[in-house]
Amino acid sequence: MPELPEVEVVRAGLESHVVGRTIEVADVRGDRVARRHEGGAAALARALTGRRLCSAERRGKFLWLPLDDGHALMTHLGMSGQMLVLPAEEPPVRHEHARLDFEDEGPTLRFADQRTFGGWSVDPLVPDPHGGDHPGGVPATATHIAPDPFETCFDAGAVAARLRTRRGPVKRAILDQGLVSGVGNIYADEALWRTGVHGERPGHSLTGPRARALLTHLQAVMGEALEQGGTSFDALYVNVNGASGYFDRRLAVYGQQGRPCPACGSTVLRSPFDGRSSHWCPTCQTRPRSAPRGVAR
DNA sequence: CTGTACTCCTGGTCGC
DNA sequence: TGCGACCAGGAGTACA
Repeated sequence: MPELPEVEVVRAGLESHVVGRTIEVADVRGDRVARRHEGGAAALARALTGRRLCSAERRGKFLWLPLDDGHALMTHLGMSGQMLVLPAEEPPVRHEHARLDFEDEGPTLRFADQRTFGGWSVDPLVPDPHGGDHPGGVPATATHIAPDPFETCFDAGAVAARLRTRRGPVKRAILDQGLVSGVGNIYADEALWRTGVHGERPGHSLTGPRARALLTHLQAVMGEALEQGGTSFDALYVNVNGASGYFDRRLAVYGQQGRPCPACGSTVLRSPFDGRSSHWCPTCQTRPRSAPRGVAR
């Protein structure tokens, strides 16, 4: 499941393999992949045909390729989306929903997505409301997305302060892409563990330094993951399997239920959270005094 | 404004 | 061996 580090690997791959090239043919198969695009698949293909890809930009898990007409090809990988650079003669891969062929006859770009939570659209670029690192603007559909911890405009003090006004669980707050973007279930659990904070603690129960530490750990764990993911490329193949990859063996708690906590040796637990799972150490991360949910099994 | 429930989707796994 | 139930979960949407 691609989170910020995995999406950044994809962005860098697109930057080196498709930026600067002009689309000759856009093939969009099915309206599902284009469901965020006004007019559906046919309109999306028309909006891409003949356009040049000017750069590859990212905010959190949102990825976009500005075009030469004031719009951008906006993408989200969802749970299982892959952007693959493949030779033109390569047959469609499984779950391939869209394909770009370029005027230079070089390698093609394919979008494959097993679970179809991801998608493509062409959106107008508008000024960045967060005053961030995107002088060319951001897609109109992403203006509600907060800067991620790697952006120069990321204001850790302000985000920590907002975190401390939330009455809900702190994990839900750091998964809120409108507060801080790029964080998914894996890195949320890892950062909470590193901070020694249980995800069900209310945001407002964190001290200022603790909230700041959580943001620092978020950036650190995603930065380390990015270093591990940087090698999953080769010239013609963009590997975008965020669930695997080299960082897996570094995970302290995510998916490690039943195994010893790397810090204290206690058994790592998994418990339901928001219809999903949280992974945590019962010694390093104490639950709030009055847990809003049932005890872990 | 904050918070919560629901929805979309496919493939792998598990229990019977 | 088959089959149904369940699980993985990002983010938009509706609604309180």
